[in-house]
Amino acid sequence: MARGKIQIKRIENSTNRQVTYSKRRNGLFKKANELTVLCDAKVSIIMISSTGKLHEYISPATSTKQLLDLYQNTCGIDVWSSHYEKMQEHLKKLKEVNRSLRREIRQRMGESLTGLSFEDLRALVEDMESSLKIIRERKYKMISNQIDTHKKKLRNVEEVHRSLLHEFDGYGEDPQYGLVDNGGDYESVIRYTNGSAHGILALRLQPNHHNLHSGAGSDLTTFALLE
Amino acid sequence: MARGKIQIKRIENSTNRQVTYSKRRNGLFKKANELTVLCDAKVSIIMISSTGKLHEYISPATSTKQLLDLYQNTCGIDVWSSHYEKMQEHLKKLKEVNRSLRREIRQRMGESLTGLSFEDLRALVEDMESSLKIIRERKYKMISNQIDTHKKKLRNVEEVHRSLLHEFDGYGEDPQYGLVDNGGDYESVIRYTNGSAHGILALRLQPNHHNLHSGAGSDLTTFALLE
DNA sequence: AACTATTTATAAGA
DNA sequence: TTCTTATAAATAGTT
Repeated sequence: MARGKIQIKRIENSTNRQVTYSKRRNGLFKKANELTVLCDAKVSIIMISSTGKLHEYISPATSTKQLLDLYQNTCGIDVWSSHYEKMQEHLKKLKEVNRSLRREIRQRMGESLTGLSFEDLRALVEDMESSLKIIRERKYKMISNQIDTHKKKLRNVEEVHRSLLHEFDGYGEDPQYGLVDNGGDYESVIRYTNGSAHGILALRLQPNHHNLHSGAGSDLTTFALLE
Repeated sequence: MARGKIQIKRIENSTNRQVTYSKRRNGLFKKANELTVLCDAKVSIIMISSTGKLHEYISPATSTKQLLDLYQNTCGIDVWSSHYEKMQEHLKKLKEVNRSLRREIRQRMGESLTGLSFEDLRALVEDMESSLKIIRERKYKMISNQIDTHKKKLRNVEEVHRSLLHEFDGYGEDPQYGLVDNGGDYESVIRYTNGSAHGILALRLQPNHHNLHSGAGSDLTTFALLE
């Protein structure tokens, strides 16, 4: 526009292009600012040069975000709402699913039963009965496994105890540690663990005060089985 | 910039302001386009006039969204991610809640029980037993209500039937419609409905073929009680 | 970055 | 709105 007209087409000389970019960018921003002031308008300019540099103009007392929100609302053109709306939809669906899951749980807890037909109730009861059966089975299996484990540990302790006594016997020492010392306790525990798992399961073995040298069973001093 | 210099300050005359806005907007967009072509840059201009009208320029082969994405990435300034990230977080939380709700239901259905302690199982069984009790009660209440209703309807039908027969009696007509005609059926039904609600509940009354003149009970011709 | 000849943009009027 | 045109502003090419 000065010292000769130019063609409006890409400037091939890179340096030249950069210089022109810089000059015209300033011109554009200046014009934008004049427009902003003269006409009381809001303007946002975002530009990226061929070298990837970013520059922006935003009219005073305005934020880019604010303007883009306006842009979206006014124009209806979606800028990011393809993502946004999908998310919103997803959110809505999840909430819905969530609500129905909660309702199902409440029903399984005996709440919110209004609205269920007799058939619904019947099916629910049937389902819950079979579920309960499975859970009970698992519970019983669990307790019986525990009991088995404890029985094995007990047997181990007994054995160690016996061999210990035997050792003492071999030495012919003062029998202040008698054979029947805690025998009764073990017996009663074994009877318990052989019985049904119903009723009060809280049984606590007395700590055995024998000072075991080392090794197997030494971790079993106090032992609680609580239901 | 012609026919006299102007001050860069808000144009108070509204018409004038509009005109200037329009002219300068075109100028700005033209400059932006030249910049785009000459310098191989990407430009987005969004502007809102004092009257709220929105105009935009976007360089060819570019979308506003694309440019704004770049803007966001390059500049680090977040344009919409305040919304976006909140949503994402919300989504994540909902998914988490969802997962745990599903797990709870699965456990209440006797699945996914690994990971539950004995105490958990015991509590679950106890909870389910009490829930089941409530639901059963509701079921029984529902069926007994239904039965009561049906009994009332039956009584009504019987009454109508009796009065009908009485009428016939009064006329001294041919007693081809005997008193004991369907009596047995009613009896059996009443016996059923008095009994427990267990077992096969599907009972179907035979349609009563008496042509009732009008009024009460006339809607009760066929009547099924299906479990 | 500064200069300046020239082109372009545009204010005011029609 | 659009056209006209005198003039202000922008800027291409040069230093």
